[in-house]
Amino acid sequence: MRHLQTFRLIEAVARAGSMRKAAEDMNLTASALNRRINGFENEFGTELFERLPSGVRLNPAGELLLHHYRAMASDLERVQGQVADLSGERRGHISIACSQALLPYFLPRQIAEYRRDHPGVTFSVNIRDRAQAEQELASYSSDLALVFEPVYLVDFEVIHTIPQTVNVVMRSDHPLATKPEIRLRDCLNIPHVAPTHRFGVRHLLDFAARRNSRQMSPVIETESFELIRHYVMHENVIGFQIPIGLRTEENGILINRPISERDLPAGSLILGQMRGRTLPVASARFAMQLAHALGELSP
Amino acid sequence: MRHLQTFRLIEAVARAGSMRKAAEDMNLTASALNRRINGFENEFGTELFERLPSGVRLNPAGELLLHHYRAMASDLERVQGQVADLSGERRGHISIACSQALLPYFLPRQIAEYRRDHPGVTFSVNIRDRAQAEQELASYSSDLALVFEPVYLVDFEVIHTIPQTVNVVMRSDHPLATKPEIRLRDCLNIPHVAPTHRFGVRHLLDFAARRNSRQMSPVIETESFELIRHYVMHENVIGFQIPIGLRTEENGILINRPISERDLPAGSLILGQMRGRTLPVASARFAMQLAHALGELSP
DNA sequence: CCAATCCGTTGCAAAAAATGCACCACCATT
DNA sequence: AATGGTGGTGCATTTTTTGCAACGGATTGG
Repeated sequence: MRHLQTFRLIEAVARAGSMRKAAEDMNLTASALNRRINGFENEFGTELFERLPSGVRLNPAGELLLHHYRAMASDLERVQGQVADLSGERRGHISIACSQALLPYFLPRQIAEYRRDHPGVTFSVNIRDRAQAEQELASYSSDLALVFEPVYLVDFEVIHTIPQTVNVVMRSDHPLATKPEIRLRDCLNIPHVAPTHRFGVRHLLDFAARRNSRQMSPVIETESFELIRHYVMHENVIGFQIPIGLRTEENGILINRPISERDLPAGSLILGQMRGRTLPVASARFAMQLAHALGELSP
Repeated sequence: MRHLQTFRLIEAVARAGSMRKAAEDMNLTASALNRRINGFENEFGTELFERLPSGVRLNPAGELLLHHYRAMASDLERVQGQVADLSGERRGHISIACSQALLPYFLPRQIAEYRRDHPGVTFSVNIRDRAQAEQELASYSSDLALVFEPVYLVDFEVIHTIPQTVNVVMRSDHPLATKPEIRLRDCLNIPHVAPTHRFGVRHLLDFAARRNSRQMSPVIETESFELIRHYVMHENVIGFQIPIGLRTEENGILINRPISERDLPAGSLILGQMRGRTLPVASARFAMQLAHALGELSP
């Protein structure tokens, strides 16, 4: 949409922090860009940027305007989706911010199922931790967020939520494998691999340990749950993950057992969107499918 | 805002029903306008208008896009208002759709009070009946609606509501003037002047009369409550109006008495806005003042 | 039934707007 | 003092938009 070009330029300048850099990014001369910005500021009635010796930075008016632009661009996309729907073709793009646990099994299956019915729809799947996910929604970079134990819930509108008990993952020949349920103290007393503090699973573990005057002491601390899953197969240690990130059938050498809810309350896996936003048709439909699938998971 | 020009043209074409007429309205050649429309349709990916031999008409896609434009333009105004607020000056424009009863006393006083504190704010006051008011909000032509007994409530978000008993207005020497409260049958048995069916007052009266197997038989039926108020001073008949459209002090020859609630339930005077819309600062503030004033009126 | 009229659309030249280039003034760091 | 960065400006050039005139088709009025 060409009439939004000026806004795109403003956004680029805000991102780059400098007109010259932004000009390069947008394949323009600095002079042309500068005049467009000045022209728009003049038309709009206010400056949008603070001019610093080191470059420019959005002022509050600019922040306001940029937010307007993002909301508007998102709404225009929604309209385009609706129009595409009118003409029969089911097109669109769905952008999701999600926790790692959703990547191996849940999301691939859900996306495949959706695309079976709507092959014209494309997806962006972005890994975001629980703090980033909300910002992602607020800046309209993602339509949906599916995260475990999100931090702030200001602009976050919950569509669906299910409880998820933290599970221990280990090799089937691990001593703890015989128990149907595992106590927290057992985990803390033996070598364990854990995610870093950014993650909801770790947050719950830390909280529960502290309540028992203990603390986690992982032999490996990592941002990758994939690494955890694979590492416990090499060394006979335990790892942690929520059920949705694990295969339900126990056919391999990797097994999982829930941590007793007496020690560790279940966390929440939450599907949400930007508060008050009307989602594009495709995203709204996919959100409903996800909500339904989550509902099946914990009846 | 120059980047919205194309949308303004689209709107003009939709309104005029013909490119040539729209071109004249917008001070353009038909050819230039035509090419802009075609260009945009091409860029947007779909036609927006049906081409008929007699001119053009919006197709569903066009309707959708036009609605997007209106919402967006309204949001941009809101942003401009906020920006103006940032720089200290309190500017803005407030547009209200209201019932006639608000015109003589209530609204003038409220607007004057508001403008005393915010002289930079201007107003549009449009008389709309209860059916039109909601459309007015939906097309972003008005920020607020203050109407008696509105019809449809789909896109209507209620901000505040107060009950209003229908009153009889008459000269102080009218036979009924001695009673503190008036029964409906008394009204129907004597000559009366009434508003047309479009108005909430009449709707309530008709409904109540029908319930008693009676019907209204006005000697004058009019769309103007002002005429009603003035006519009853010339001929000794009764008229109808809600309290907010009447002076509370009974110093003149015109007096008013409520109709018994046994015969006629009180109607609702409702202050509302477009559902889900974020109002410009000035409008939101004025809405709060109105809500407060209405609250004082019926404690 | 034909002429007049109105419709959207198109070719082409003129007008207007946006852009690129070279350059300025300014500031911070070297 | 020199260098490298910033935003801003005058001017020629390119790109885009516009106005004029004309065309083909459909409706309307006599």
